[in-house]
Amino acid sequence: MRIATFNINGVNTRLANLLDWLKAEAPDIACLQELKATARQFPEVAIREAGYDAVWEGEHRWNGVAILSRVGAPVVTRRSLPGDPADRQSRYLEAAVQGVLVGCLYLPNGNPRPGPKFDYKLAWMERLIAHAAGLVTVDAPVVLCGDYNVVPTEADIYDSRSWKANALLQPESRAGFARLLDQGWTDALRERFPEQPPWTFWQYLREAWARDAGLRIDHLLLNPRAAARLKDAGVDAAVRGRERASDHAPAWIELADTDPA
DNA sequence: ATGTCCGCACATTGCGGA
Repeated sequence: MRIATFNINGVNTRLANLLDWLKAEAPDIACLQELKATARQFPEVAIREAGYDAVWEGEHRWNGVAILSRVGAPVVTRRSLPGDPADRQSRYLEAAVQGVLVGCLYLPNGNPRPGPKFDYKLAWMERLIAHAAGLVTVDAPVVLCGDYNVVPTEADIYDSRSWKANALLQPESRAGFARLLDQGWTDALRERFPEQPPWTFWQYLREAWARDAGLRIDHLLLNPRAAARLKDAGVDAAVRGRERASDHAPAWIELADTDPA
């Protein structure tokens, strides 16, 4: 089973890119972030015609997350992250598909820093850590994937000099991600490429794609039951080079159908 | 500080968010 995560940066703006990728790579499950569409604007019909059932959580202009599946309709288990009923931003969606629990998340960017946006990012991370503590021990495969907006280590960015003040690299952001891993989650791309993990994001500015000036901020975290099934992981980087591409590329894992004996 | 991209609104440019 292949599970992918893709910050689409506008599901309607990039619909042709999305459909091309779904057709070419045919992930069994695809988590999308930054839909930038209300629930009504979500392109349900085009996605169904591409062979996918979908569940989604929309929002006007910003954020928005979806889970697509071509191996059975996702059964929603959560539509928001617990811990703050006043938080109306659509950044978390969780569903069961084919015996796998999938959490699709869009962690706040947090810029500019310092300020309320960075505070919100850290508060959101705390809520994620609290919720993930309950998921890591689930006696079934759990995959927490999405745009974490965190560059975990210096190996996860082309050159950090011009990013020093950015919320994606701050010690607090990295500490939060490390605390998640300490719960027992496996960072799949890091596991697959321990020396040099691939980038998942190239900003639009300064010809970052052409220079391969990338960052790794999209992550697939696996609980022990999912990690035991990990066969492969990668990034569909070529997607970033297409016309009118998202600034992110899809990242994916391949899980064995059953636990190893 | 800058750069790029996009959709929306006090709309035919400016702005926020990334």
